[in-house]
Amino acid sequence: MHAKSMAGHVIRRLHQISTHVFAKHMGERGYDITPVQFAALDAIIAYPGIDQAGVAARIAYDRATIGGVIDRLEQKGLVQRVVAKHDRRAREVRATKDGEKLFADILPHVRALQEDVLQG
Amino acid sequence: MHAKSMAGHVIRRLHQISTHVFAKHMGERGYDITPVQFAALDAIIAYPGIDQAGVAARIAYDRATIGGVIDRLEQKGLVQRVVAKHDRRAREVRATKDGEKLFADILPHVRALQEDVLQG
DNA sequence: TGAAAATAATATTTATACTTACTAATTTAA
DNA sequence: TTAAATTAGTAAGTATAAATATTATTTTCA
Repeated sequence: MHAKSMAGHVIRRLHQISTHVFAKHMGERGYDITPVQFAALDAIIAYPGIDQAGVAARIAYDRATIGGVIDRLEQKGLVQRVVAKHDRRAREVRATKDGEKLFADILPHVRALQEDVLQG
Repeated sequence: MHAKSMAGHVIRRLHQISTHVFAKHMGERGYDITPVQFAALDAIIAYPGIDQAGVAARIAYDRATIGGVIDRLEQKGLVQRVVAKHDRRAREVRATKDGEKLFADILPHVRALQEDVLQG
């Protein structure tokens, strides 16, 4: 049995195809957002004021990775970070108007994409 | 519908769990190899003298990523690279004795792992 | 044959992804 | 109540993963 036929390999290929289809779809429509950034934005919009650890737990990432993802969302002006009053270690994250607009714009595309991904 | 329930997210989680199970299993047994390095080593052993582009095509990666993977396999002394006589652009890659031994040692573990991964 | 196209590998840049270590702040418990 | 444990975020290091550009070489074709 070669690696090709192994579960891990098949799963990796699926993941590869899935992210590629997402990137292609978004790129063609002029949206600059990755699957992980979309997932994080989704969690932030669903729970305004959630902290980074909360986002990480919600979409199953470690804190370090989410820190970078939110850095990039902030650089694009899609979210804002504010030190939490009740706990100065934490940063409350909220979507900006631009972030909410982008999310609303791409949500239908992402939904339509489900079929494409499952096709692959 | 939230990102959580989307195909891409589920696939990403699967991939995450699969690589985690692999890393944990290998780490516990004292083997220093990642899933991708294993897949590359498998292709190299199956096709001794294959070039990097061949490895990339065989396990569905781009050449740039495979270059790094083979760098690390070479650093660990598991494979060797030689400039191909028939085409000086290409590097023929072969497993060393250590590479063959490691592959033979871990193959049964990887096979056993299939069940664990599918469990997750 | 000799210029153009194609190919193999590398380098650079961007984005995940995880581990370990660190700092700052908060909670817990003796 | 204060020392110990925990928690939030960041930093550094390693490993994918892909896009783009560059270099060296080979192939093709006019």
